[in-house]
Formats: sequence, C-alpha cells, structure tokens
Amino acid sequence: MTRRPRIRDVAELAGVAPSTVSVVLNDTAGARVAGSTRDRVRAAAAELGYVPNSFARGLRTRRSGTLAFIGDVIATTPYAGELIQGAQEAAWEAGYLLMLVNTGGDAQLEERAVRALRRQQVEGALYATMYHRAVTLPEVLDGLPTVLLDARPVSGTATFVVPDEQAGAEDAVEELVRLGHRRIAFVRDLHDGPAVDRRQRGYESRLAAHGLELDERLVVRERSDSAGGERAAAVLLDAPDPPTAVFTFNDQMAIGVYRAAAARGVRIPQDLSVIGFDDLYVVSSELTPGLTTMALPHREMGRLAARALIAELDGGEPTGEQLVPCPLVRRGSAAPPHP
Amino acid sequence: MTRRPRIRDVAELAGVAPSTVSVVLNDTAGARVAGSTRDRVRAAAAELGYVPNSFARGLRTRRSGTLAFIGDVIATTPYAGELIQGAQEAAWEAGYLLMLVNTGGDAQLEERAVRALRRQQVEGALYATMYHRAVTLPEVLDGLPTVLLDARPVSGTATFVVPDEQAGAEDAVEELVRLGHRRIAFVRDLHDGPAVDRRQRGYESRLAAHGLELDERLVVRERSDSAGGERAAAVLLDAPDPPTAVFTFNDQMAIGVYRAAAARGVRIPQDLSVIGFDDLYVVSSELTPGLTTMALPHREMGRLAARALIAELDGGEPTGEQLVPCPLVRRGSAAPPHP
DNA sequence: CTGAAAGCGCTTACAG
DNA sequence: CTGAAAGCGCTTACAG
Repeated sequence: MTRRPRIRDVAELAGVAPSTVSVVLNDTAGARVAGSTRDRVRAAAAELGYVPNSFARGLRTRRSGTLAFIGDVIATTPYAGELIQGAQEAAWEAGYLLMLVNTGGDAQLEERAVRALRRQQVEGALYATMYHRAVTLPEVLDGLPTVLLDARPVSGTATFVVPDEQAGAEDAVEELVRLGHRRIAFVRDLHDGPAVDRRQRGYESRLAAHGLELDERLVVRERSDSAGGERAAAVLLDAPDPPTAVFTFNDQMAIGVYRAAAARGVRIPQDLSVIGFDDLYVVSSELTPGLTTMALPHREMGRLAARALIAELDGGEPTGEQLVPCPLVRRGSAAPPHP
Repeated sequence: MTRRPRIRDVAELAGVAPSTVSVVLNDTAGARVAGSTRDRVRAAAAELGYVPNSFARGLRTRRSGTLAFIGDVIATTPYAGELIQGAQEAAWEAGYLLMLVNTGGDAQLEERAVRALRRQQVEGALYATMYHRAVTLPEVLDGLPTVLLDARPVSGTATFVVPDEQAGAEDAVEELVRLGHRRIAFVRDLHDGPAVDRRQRGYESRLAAHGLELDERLVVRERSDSAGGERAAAVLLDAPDPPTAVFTFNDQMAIGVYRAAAARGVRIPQDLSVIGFDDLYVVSSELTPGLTTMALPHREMGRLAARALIAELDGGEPTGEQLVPCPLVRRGSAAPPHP
C-alpha cells in the first residue's frame, strides 16, 4: 500500500508552496490566488487523489468535524435506528461525522466512553435515551456542548429534544371527539413518567376543552404491554357503561385491546374505536384493521437535536425544551360510534 | 472554558519531561521508568484531568482508533440498530470507536461520505446493507480494509458476514418433521435473492434428507408482505390436499398465514403449524399464538464483522464468507399435526 | 499574488 | 533511568 499523498506532494506537482495548496483547497476567505494557480492546484490534487489529513488539520484548527452520539441502549427498539439516522443526516448536512457509542446504561462504561470520545476531540455530544425520561448528565460531559435526545435533564439549562406528548394526546382525543365519541377511555401505564404523565394531561385537557366530564373509571392503569392492554380493555368492555373509544398509552397496549375486543365479538372500529401511540414499526400497520395512532417522530427528533447542537457550536445559546409534534396516522381503527 | 491540559502541563507538574509522561501513560513496552516517577506522573495526570489528544497522537502513530460503519439505510428496519450495536460493542471491546454514516443508497453521497471518513483516518470499514444481498464495493474504498455486513460481494475476496440462511431453513423443516409433519409448504418471495434462494435450498434439502418428496404445489411464490402471505395461504388451505405445516420466507408472510387460517376456522397450531423467519421485533411475540420462527442474528453479525475487520487490521488475512447461525425461537405456532 | 516559518500536541528513536 | 530533539501533516499570520 503506497503512502497517501501529502499536501507537499500536491504542492510540488503544482509547482507552488504547501500553504498555497491549503489556501486553494480550503477556499480560505480573503486569500487572493490567481485563477490559473487555483486550477493547477486542484488538478494536481485530483491527479494524486489527495485527501487532507483531518488529524493534522484538527491539530491546528482545534476542530475535528465530529459529534458524539451517546446512547444508553442503541438497539433493542426499532426506534433507536431512526434516532441515530436522523442525527447522522443532520450532522452530515452540516459537515459533521457522528461517532457512536452505546453505554448499555452502565455508568462506568459511560465515563470511559466519554473519555474516549473527548480524546477523539468530538466537538459536541448528543445524549440519547431510548424512551422519554429524566436523566442527569454524567460529570465527564462537563464543558462539552451537549444536547439531550428523547430525554429531559433533571436539572440545568441544557437543550433537550422530546416528543410533544401532551399535544399528541390532545390530537388523539380531538380526533375521537370529532368522530362523535363522548365516552373515551385512556389505558395507561402503571407507573408515572414524563411520557405517560403528559399524555394523560393531554387526554384530560382535551376532554375538558370539549366540556366532557372526566370519568375516573375510564382511566385504567395496567402494564404497558399487550397483556396489560388486554386486561384493561376487559375491565372497560365488561363494565355496565363501556366506552365507545379507547386511547392507549402505546401501540402494544392497543394490541391487547384488539384481543379483548375480538374475544367479546366487539368489532373495531364499528363497535369500538382505538387510537394508539408510538406507531410501532410493522405492528400498527399489520393489525386488522390497521391501527390509527400517534407517531413518535424519532427521525425528526434526531435531526432537530443534531441541528440544535450544531447551532450551539456556532455560538448559539442553549434553547431548553424543544418539542417535536407527534403526527396522527389514520389507519382505520377509529370511526364514528354507533348512532 | 479553560484550555485542556497538554502533556507538557502534566510533565511540569510531575517534574519530568513530556516524553516520560508519554512513556508512562502509554505503558510503552521496554521503557524503564522508576516506580516513584510513574506514580508522580499518574498523579499529575489525574489531578489535571489530562486526556491525551488523539489527533496529535494519531499524526505520529498513523493510527486513529476509529472504524467506519457505512450503511445504505440505517433505520427503516428495526434490525439496523442491532447490526450497529453489535459492531459498536465489538469495536469498543478492542479499543475502537465507530464513525457512522448513512448513504441512503446514493452512490454520490456514498463517495463523499467515504472520502470524509478517510480524511478522518478510519482504519477500516464495515459496509452494511439492511438485508442480505449482493453488492459491489465502491472504488473509493480501495485500499481500506473492509468487511461486508449482511451483504455478499459480487466479486472479490473480501470478508463478508451473512446469516446462515440455508441452515436456518433446514432447522425449521427439521423441527416440523420432528413434530410429525409430512406435508410442509414453503411460502416464499416472488423474486430470487441470496436469502430466499438459500432458504428454499435448505427447505428442499431437508425434505430430501427425510425422504420426503418435493411437491411443487406446496411451494408458493407471493409478495413478501402479510397480504402476500395471506394470498399464498389461501391457495394452500383451499387446495384438496392442504399442508399441515407452513414455513414462510419471513414473519410478515406468516402474519398473513395467520389471517388466512383465522378466516377459515383453521386453528394454529392445532390444525396448522407455522414457522416464520426473521424474528421481527414485537410482531412474532405479539401474534396469538406467538410465532415460532428462525431469528436473524443481527447483533451477533455486527459483532462478528467488527471482530473480523479488527483481525485484518492486526495483520490477518480476509476470511471470505462467515456464516452466522439463525437460532430457532419456539413460541407456540408449531405443534404435532392431527393424528 | 505567493512563499517561508512557526506551531498545534503528541511519540519515538537516540543520547547520556 | 530520564531528557532533548525531530517530525507526523496540516494552517495561519506574516513578509515580500
């Protein structure tokens, strides 16, 4: 393997000094180089297949052109890929490359990883969690511009990008009310958390906005998987005054609602409307009927977070909470109730 | 923001020369430094929170400690995250960091991305596609050690890591035969391809191994989505001599088989056994009954590819095709046929 | 309009 | 056992 050409090789071939090559190839502002010289330099660079060495350049300029993506669990959910892809795309568009690290939620590993990333001179970091929750940034990140992704800081003024859970829930309820529903249930997770709290707030506020009374019996807490959704739906459907529509905390719970409905001969959407949350890959589209749901905009969140980080690197101030809308995806599980 | 400490700062604090600091911190082999000196150096480094600059180091050593992960479509499938995560983990274990780039299958963008990665001095590349297919490596990659991931090279001797499709299919058929099935259908994709070809070969060879005749009517070609699976199953179930078991090309087709069976009052697994392929996130576990399927070992593939690449960087020869086993995940859709 | 020189922060033979 | 010096490949004031 022959050695890669250096700037000096290009300079010699073009018959100029290395500094001139640098100025030409970087289009350095304010530098005056004759057009003919520029052409010769560019031709020489192309001929040699010259690729500048970012290390040498970074050593002088103190810029690496790289950003860190630090995730607690990169895979395990189909969302992670979208988050990463969105961030990568926006980084690329701004001329940055992404360095990826997965900490598995291990604090020790995380510290070593951040150290390694800082050695590599990353200019900033995206700190991502795989579902919306509150986190404390590790100390090693101090002094490195950082934007949180799908996570909110326990304290501090850092920029963080999260789904607009409340507006999403409001839109789901709005859709159901618009279709004519008045008894709308909310099937939610057992535990509190940033996502479920805001979704419930959206559910309640939208009901109130329409002058609909909040019936506590229509809010059921269960485990946020399909079995939990099935149990919750069973309670609701077997009650004396069942709801005509169910809004679920996530799509997996909606799967359970489908099962409970099928077991009782309750048809979706004729007898019961269902709206989920997340737009879980394949699942929501493969249910019969397709599940109407609020999409979690992971790709868009990744893009926004990278852009916000780059804006800070360019001298901008942290912008605090950045809410990303969750679009309604209509598929067929929500329809007008029986007359 | 105060400047990061340099090696000179550590040297001054410890009262030694920078070269001594380097030798101590890198545990340079064959260097003799007094224990007390070592302790002083380490203490000074810790006190200052010294993190060596990889650029300066890389400029001298010509090693960056980074690997490229080049993907055609990073997200869009839940598998991508697993592939990336596996690669990242194995890279990390060997002291490498991963730089990520998504080309969206755009050749021009790919070329620019590879150039950017080479500028960043990546030592090698993982070239990943999001499903098993044959690819031609772009020219810009010439001279950079590269391992293909979930892809096979159209030509050349590069190392590539792919699922053992044929063995997976054989194991699926083996499981069905073991349960007592004799009429086993294969529902496959319309088009040929590395994955489907090998799965069919496995299906046929395993039947033959058990002395079972291949009935062409039991091999149905359809679009590889749930609607296609449903149509294929309809044909099979409505035939005069329907199969007692169906092996599908992927899990989405299996969803369709479930639907066709339900529509006909055919119970799974009592009346019909089904085995899928892929172990698609959530889908396979959320079907009722849970889908027995062959898992695509993406995480493991990512790990293997990164390890193979690192082995080449360490002077090893390319190893050609690396097959990764697809484990059988038993969930409940395969059972003995009616007596 | 172009070139010579210094320096970014390390590592590595080499001297002593 | 430890230090001085050169050099990795760039960029950037500065001279001319």
